[in-house]
Amino acid sequence: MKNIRPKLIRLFKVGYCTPQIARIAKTINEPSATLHYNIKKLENEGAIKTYKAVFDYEKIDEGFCVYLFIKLTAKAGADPDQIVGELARYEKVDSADIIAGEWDVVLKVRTKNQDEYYDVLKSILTREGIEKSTSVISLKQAKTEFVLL
Amino acid sequence: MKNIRPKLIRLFKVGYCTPQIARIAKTINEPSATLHYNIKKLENEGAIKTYKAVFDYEKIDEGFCVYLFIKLTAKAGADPDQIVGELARYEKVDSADIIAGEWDVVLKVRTKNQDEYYDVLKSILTREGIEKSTSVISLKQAKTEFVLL
DNA sequence: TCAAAAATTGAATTTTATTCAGATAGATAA
DNA sequence: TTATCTATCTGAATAAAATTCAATTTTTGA
Repeated sequence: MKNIRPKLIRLFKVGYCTPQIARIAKTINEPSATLHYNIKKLENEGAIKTYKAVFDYEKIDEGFCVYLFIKLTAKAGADPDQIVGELARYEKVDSADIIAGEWDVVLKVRTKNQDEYYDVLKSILTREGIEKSTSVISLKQAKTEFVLL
Repeated sequence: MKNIRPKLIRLFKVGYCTPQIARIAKTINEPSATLHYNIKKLENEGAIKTYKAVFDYEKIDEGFCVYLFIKLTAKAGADPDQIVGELARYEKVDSADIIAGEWDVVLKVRTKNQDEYYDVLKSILTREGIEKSTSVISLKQAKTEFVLL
């Protein structure tokens, strides 16, 4: 057994998919060549970043989802963009935003369970530049990435 | 001019894409038939919900992104699942979660600008079952849907 | 240890994306 | 208005890719 599954999941999380022109052609009743032209245009403009899969995260061992709010230390020379850029690179971080208001950053973190979340949280909170945080657990997801669940 | 662009965007937000087996085959050096078998298995298990596009939201007129926190009215007979299910169906709602803590629901909303967001907010807040809300604006996005920006 | 089920694979087939050149529509400027 | 340029559209040919299938190997469970 080659256990290709985890490799597929890793690739599909960020890309390795492509438009189904023939299916779109049937759906909106336009010629494939016309759709091809318009799709390439969207890609070349940079309007489309990638094509990827959306998962039932329970089924790929990422059923535990938390919104992690972070307050950065106000310190001369510290660059919030850089810190968030680094946090965004964590494998288990689904999304990373700099936000207005009481907190500076919100991360959406997906892990298998609470234990695994605690590991991620520890590794984030022990970094330089982080003052405090609060974790808001998602109890139920009705929609993600524009896809109804 | 047929203006196919908005139709493409609408379709690509939820699906109409498919795996690039040939590219994956080259990347991880496995036979296409083997990958095909493993991918179909993931799909049949329901582990993969759909294949879709990720956008540069600025470029498709959805550059304004807000996390909208909602507190539901505590009322006998009111079903949070149903309310959230309905909110999730809004076109401009990217994600919808029921959460633990001070607030009951968080929506990620993407609109063209603040004016358009205000329209969405009004239409949500005038619904039954909503007690109060707070809007947290995303100032900068470093990652969405596991895709670095 | 052995039978059944699951997973792998090369080759054939079917389907799909891509290319391209001609046509059409839209925009621009005189 | 009309001429000219550019962008968009499209059918048909080509190239590339997904899918199927039957044979093989591996894994599972009794």
